[in-house]
Amino acid sequence: MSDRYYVTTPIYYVNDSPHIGHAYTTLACDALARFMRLDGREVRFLTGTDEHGQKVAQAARAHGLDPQSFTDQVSTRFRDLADAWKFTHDDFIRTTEDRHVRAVQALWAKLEASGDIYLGTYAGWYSVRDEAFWAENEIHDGLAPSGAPVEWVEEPSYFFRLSAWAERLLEHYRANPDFILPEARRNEVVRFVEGGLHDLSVSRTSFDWGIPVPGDPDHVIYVWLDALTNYLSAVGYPDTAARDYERFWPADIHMVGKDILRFHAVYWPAFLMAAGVAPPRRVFAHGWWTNEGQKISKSLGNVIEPHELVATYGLDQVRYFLLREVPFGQDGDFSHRAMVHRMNADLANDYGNLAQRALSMVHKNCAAAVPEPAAFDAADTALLDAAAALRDATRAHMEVQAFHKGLEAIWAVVGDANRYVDAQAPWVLKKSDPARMRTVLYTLAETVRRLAVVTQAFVPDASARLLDQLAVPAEARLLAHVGDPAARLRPGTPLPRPEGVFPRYVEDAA
RNA sequence: GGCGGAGUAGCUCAGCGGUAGAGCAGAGGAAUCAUAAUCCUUGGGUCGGGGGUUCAAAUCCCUCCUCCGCCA
Repeated sequence: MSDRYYVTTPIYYVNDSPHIGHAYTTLACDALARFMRLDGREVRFLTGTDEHGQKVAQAARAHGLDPQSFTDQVSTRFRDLADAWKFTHDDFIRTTEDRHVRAVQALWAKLEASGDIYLGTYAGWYSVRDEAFWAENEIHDGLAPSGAPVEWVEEPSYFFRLSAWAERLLEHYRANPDFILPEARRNEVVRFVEGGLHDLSVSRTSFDWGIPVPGDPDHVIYVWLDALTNYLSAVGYPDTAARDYERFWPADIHMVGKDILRFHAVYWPAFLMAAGVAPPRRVFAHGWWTNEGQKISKSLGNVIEPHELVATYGLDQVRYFLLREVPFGQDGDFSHRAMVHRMNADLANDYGNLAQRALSMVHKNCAAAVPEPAAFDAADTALLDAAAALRDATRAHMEVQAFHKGLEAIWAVVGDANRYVDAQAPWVLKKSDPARMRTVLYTLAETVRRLAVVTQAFVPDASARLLDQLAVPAEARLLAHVGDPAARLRPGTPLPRPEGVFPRYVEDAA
């Protein structure tokens, strides 16, 4: 395991309005990034915006702006989303930045030099709305499968020799079984490539809002070659001796929605191999959300707005729900009922209330300080050990993006702790055996400390508040401190009055 | 149309050759430290239908039905 971790979101198309899909993808990356940092790794977490293309140019014109001013404006919506959700990206790249333009042109030059790019003629149906070419047999009644209008386009175009890479791609999939996850998606991609690949048109002459082809400025580099390269631009490519490049490339994971898996798992590694650059270690395709059982679409008007979601339920609550509700990789359904159930049952009742009941008893019965434990018995040790084991358990799950399993493992210990409280009944010990009560309460407080450390990647704000309530110093909140004897709560440490960190959601009595 | 995945308790799903499981919901009870939170007890469901292999099949094979995904 490397001590570094490079995780990327796709760059988001500036013409889109940020919606739950964008938030979800970035959230998954954020949880990974936070977790890896907790685990002591040096993390680079990249997100950004995709700003070129004919549609953007048209939208800019419609707003009476030049494309650059327009994208300057709309790309902020994605920064705002990232701020509102407190994402911890280290870099935000835009495809209109110089560093990106340089990288794309350099990559192009490499591909040209290796003979993987040639000039030909593109003739076919093109849809501006989809930014895609469609085959003759895909066009029905003059419309693309998406329903978008198409136009006949015939123009000189550079092509990438993708057809020559099928066998090497398959070899790469074979040699790296975890390159594409989940497995079902991997199989789809493998079958797709086994079916043979066509060369890919990678330049256009009919518009100019893009990166010019080096040495042939009539051509603009086509959208995917441009966009995908952002992952490389952000770490300094083409300067392969750059500190960031050396440290972070190849990326550990490109997180993508299932709709753009092919570009990331087929085109991108082919581009990279052709250019002599190592492919990323993994492409993970996650699923989509439906809203109350309904497919989400603009025309249905049931788009889930990320800011509203957080305003209604709270950021940690939404994070928890999205990461816990569904096995990561599969589609999921967002419903008010399920959301409220998760936040109340798992967060408020199980975890929040566990912390609250434990810390309240400490506060009232131990002079508002960490109690001095006597010898631990088997029950105490079992609970403490179960909590300590969460470091390895969550690490194993996060290594394969199984957020739901990580959370499940943590909540199993939350359950253990609640059972422990009832079995030990410290409120009874208070009269019968105060020394034993202090041991029990110490065990509980220490368990909450361990839980709060491991939940930081998932519910960061609440976890931080719990650790504050336990007076855990900022520098002692790493995964390494979970079972570290030296990091245990120190008896006598004064503690603030505990406060609930997960309010329950109460329906309006409307 | 081709390929693949899935159909198991009211719901979401795990199990994938050896007497049917978890969480949630529902029912009953205990406790009262705590955000009326917690804990305990309670699961006879033809494991989609039919056929076959086997001492033994949710679990392997065949076939049919339904749903989903990728490709055409």
